[in-house]
Amino acid sequence: MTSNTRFSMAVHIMTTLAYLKTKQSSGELAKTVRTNPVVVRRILGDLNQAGLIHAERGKNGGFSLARVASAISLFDVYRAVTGDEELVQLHDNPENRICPVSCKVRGVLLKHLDKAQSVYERELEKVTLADLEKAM
Amino acid sequence: MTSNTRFSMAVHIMTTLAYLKTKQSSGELAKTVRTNPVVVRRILGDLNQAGLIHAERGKNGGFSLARVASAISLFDVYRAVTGDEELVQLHDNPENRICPVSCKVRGVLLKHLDKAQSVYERELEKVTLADLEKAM
DNA sequence: TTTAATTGTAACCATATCAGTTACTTATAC
DNA sequence: GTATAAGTAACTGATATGGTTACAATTAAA
Repeated sequence: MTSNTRFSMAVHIMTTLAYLKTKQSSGELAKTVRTNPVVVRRILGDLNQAGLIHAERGKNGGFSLARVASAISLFDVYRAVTGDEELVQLHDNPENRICPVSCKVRGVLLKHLDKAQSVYERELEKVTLADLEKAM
Repeated sequence: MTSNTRFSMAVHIMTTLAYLKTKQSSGELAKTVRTNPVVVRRILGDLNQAGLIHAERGKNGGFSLARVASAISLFDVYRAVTGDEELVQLHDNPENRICPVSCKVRGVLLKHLDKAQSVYERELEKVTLADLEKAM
């Protein structure tokens, strides 16, 4: 993949906030993730929009968790940074009208993929930032 | 998306083979998927290497299922076209040695993602090409 | 034995996405 | 007022992808 590593960065960032417990700037967080502060702020922007963190602007600004670590799951973080995107995408070539498989396979496959995606998400829901923080 | 649609194309192709039951050329398959024969042959190459189909070269050549449809699962197809790649990738920035979170979060997160990936795969394993074919 | 059809590949292209970077605006504490 | 930090837009380079063209290798059939 041109793989999407924003989720794992987001988890890293959130775990750091849970572990240190004090307000952190994007520059400080960028050092632990070893990337650019702007990259961190972009991810924090998604997390903020999802209500998972609290962002303070201006001098002495920074970021902190909006809820206790035990009330934020990996699924919360996942949804915040990936939006509605599915783990596995369907191809979107137009149907071939004279082929019944072409016409129906998308819908049927989608149903099964949705089920699999759902069990994946339920699994992420079981893990909280408190679990990760305890393992540090 | 630059997203990987090879899996859904592969499922489409395999379901067509299950449905029509007769040998199909890459050109014929390409019409139902509405793409280029070379794209289809690339995917069929993976499926062939995984032993899921039988490829015949030369005049009157083509592709057919290597096993009965009820013995090929969505997981078989998934593994054939995606190799070992995980659904969600970890970022690979180097650790920050003085930060305990940076040093440990990857391993802990990986453990949970592997578990989630596993339940996803078990879900795909429950569905066979026979199930899809029956729904056409 | 020739011809036509078909797989198997290599090479290339256009497009899309992503992480990273620079630079600037806005907001806030001191 | 000044310094600090978030927010954001714009650009870049790297990488992956689907699609395309071209051609070699293989095989059935004429």
